[in-house]
Amino acid sequence: MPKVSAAHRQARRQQILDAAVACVARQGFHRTTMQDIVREAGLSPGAIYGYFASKEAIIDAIGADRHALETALIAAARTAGDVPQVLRRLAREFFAMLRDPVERRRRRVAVQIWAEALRNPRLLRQVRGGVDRPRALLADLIRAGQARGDVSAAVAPDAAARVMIALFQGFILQQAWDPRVAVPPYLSALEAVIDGLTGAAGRQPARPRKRAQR
Amino acid sequence: MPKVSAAHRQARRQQILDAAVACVARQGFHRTTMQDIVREAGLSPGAIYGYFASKEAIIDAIGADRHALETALIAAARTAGDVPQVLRRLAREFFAMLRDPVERRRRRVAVQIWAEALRNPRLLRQVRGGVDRPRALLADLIRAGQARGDVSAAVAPDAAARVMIALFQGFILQQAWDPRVAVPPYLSALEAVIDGLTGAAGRQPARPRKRAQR
Amino acid sequence: MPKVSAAHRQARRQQILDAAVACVARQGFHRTTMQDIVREAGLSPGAIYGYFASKEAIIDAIGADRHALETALIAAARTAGDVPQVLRRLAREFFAMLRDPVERRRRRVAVQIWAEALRNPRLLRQVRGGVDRPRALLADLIRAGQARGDVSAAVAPDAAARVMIALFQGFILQQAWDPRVAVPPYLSALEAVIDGLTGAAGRQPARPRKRAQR
Amino acid sequence: MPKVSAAHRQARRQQILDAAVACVARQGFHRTTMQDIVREAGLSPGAIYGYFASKEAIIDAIGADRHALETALIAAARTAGDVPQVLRRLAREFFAMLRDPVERRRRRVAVQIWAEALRNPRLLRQVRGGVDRPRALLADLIRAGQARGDVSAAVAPDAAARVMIALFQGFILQQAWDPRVAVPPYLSALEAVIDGLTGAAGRQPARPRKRAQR
DNA sequence: CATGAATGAGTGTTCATTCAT
DNA sequence: GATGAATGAACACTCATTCAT
Repeated sequence: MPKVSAAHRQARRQQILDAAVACVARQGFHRTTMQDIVREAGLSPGAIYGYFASKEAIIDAIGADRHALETALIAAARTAGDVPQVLRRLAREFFAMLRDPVERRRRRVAVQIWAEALRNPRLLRQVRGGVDRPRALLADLIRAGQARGDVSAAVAPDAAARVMIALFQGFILQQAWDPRVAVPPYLSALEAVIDGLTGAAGRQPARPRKRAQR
Repeated sequence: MPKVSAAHRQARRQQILDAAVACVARQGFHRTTMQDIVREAGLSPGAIYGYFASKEAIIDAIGADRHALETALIAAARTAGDVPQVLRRLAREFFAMLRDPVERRRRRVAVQIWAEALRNPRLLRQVRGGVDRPRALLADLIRAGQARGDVSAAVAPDAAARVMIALFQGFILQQAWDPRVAVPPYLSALEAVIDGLTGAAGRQPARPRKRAQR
Repeated sequence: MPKVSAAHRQARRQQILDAAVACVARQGFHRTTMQDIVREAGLSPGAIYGYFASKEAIIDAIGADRHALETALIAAARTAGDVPQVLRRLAREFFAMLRDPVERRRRRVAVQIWAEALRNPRLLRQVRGGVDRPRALLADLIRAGQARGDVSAAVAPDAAARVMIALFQGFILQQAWDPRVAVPPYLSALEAVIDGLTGAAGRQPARPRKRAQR
Repeated sequence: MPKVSAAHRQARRQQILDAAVACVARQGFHRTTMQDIVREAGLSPGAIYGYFASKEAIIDAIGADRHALETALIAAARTAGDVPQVLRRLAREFFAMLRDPVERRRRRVAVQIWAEALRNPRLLRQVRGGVDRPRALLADLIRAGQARGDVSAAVAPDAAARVMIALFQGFILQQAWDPRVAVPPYLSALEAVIDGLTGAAGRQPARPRKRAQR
């Protein structure tokens, strides 16, 4: 097999990462052996090592890919409208993603990354970036809202941003542990939180939807 | 034939668990070897296996201990007063714990447990219990508040409880990744959330404290 | 198996080294796998690694042991008598060793070390020491002989010492390649060389012994 | 169907061998990977395997080339003159070669071959040939000298020949381990040896040259 | 009961070799 | 012929666990 196109290489790389993500979602990082990934990818050990220098490198790449995905999502977020509206839209968009089973699998991997980041400096950097970037963006949004009078001046923008992010993180954990946890009621409650944080409680009450919930 | 007293056995057991927790906080579950625990505990491999059947059993025990601790905390929570007050008090008590460095170390272990629970059914059961029990308690509290008129009827009790729990979980993650993340601003924002969730926004505005924040 | 005596540890270490030497004599360093050593020693991989940190460490230890042995031999060499006599006695003693089959096996390992030393700095240091120390000793001997008039002043002591050492090294190679190469005729020729080097040719002619030779 | 000329094939073959020799001189046989040779030769793995069936075959070819070179050298040696003169000329010619850095690199490879020959029957045959052929030639020379009265009858021709060869081998080792070892003093001492061996000590003393020596 | 040397299955990784293009 | 991505059998090494002392 002679020299192969960059597209093919990229596809192979993704094939390996997909296999690794599948294994990690199933078994966690450390219970996933290279043999598992080899099997899942339908390749040979040597082939894997042609694309990644080590198992560690695969873990890093999974982290980096996830980080890139999140960065892209945030960058794509439209920020038009008043602040509570924007936050609600962001929330809905994020939670809409969770319906995708592939994305659910990825979330399980994210939880593994969260734990692994405590020991892996490269992952830690990425994970911090995954918090700090959205936090800065949300804080800026809130500050702008305060300047326009959309948001109560009593709100500390950075802390409020952390709260928003924590609400996503916590939900991901809870749903990873129990897939029956439903999005809609949580989303409704989250909208009430947004109102509370922005001081919009009086003007735009959360509309609780009736749905199965655990 | 136990030649040593039950108290001695219990002390030894705790000594092993403490050593294991120290190692796991430092290195995670899978990078922690039995040798590490042996060294940290100042015992021998054989001694460890006299108290725990396997490394897995130690992990389970760490999870169970953590679970017991949380259950005790929740059981101890006084639920007198109106609902927003109770929630605020709960929040303050939980976050007060985070100042203790020992508790911070334990949180790092908790994050490891969260990831491990995705693969370990026994841990999963415990972790779910760690969510479901407080959730039920909080939901009951909210329902009672709604019955008394303390809390807006628009709030879905279970979802609101999940939100509260998520706010703790998210903070623990963020602080585990970056110890500079400060409690007070987050706590203030959290109180605003409580107001939003309970519909108390108009009555008792969050008082943001000025502090260093990251 | 609880704590074991230092003597037992030393014996185990030697058992492993002996096994390794047997394998290396048979297959060379790189064709010898840890499994081979494990099998030969009748131990388990883990046991080996309790005594040596790596395969490299075993190689180094073999080199160090050989070096220690040679150093001991040289230190034991009595230097009484006139220089040609001393050199002849040294030669006879060294070549007498070669009759021992265990020593022959060790020589094969020495040849492996000679090659490996070109790539392994620690072995190189040892191998150089194995040349430099005897060279210095022999050169001193020759210089003393020159002072006493035993040895021709025309001889360069260091170069003559190198020549003597080369004569051993070359014989070891030739006999390693062909075990039929006999010691006695070589030893006789070597004594003629000693006479040539020391300028003693006229006084004490080599007495060639009649023996099978190849 | 050879699409390329025999000359081209021969050149390619040599290119591969040169690359292999460079790698082996640097890293030894076993630390040299086919990838190393591929890189050094600027070819592809497939190309190499078009010329050599295996890595083993390359090693054999290196040994064979070295052997052919030595055979050619010996065949070219003029044997005119009396025996001590011929031996001195041979010695000078051999040692003159060692000044060439390319040849020094080849010597390092030779040491690798010496070790490898203990395990590789094909190399062993070549290496033995590399001893036996010169030994026979030198022994014949000495015998002829004895017939003519140039050489003392007390000398055993074969053993003396082995001694001569050992003197080359030992020097090659010593210089491979320490490139600072100088040729001229060694050559002078070697000439004294020749005199001793041939019984010419009285007639033609070695003229030690003053040179740096280690 | 405690010890810790020993076990051995399993890990991540390498590298000589092949073969589709 | 030449290419180089792919193969997969080994390899060095680890570590949870055991058990003779």
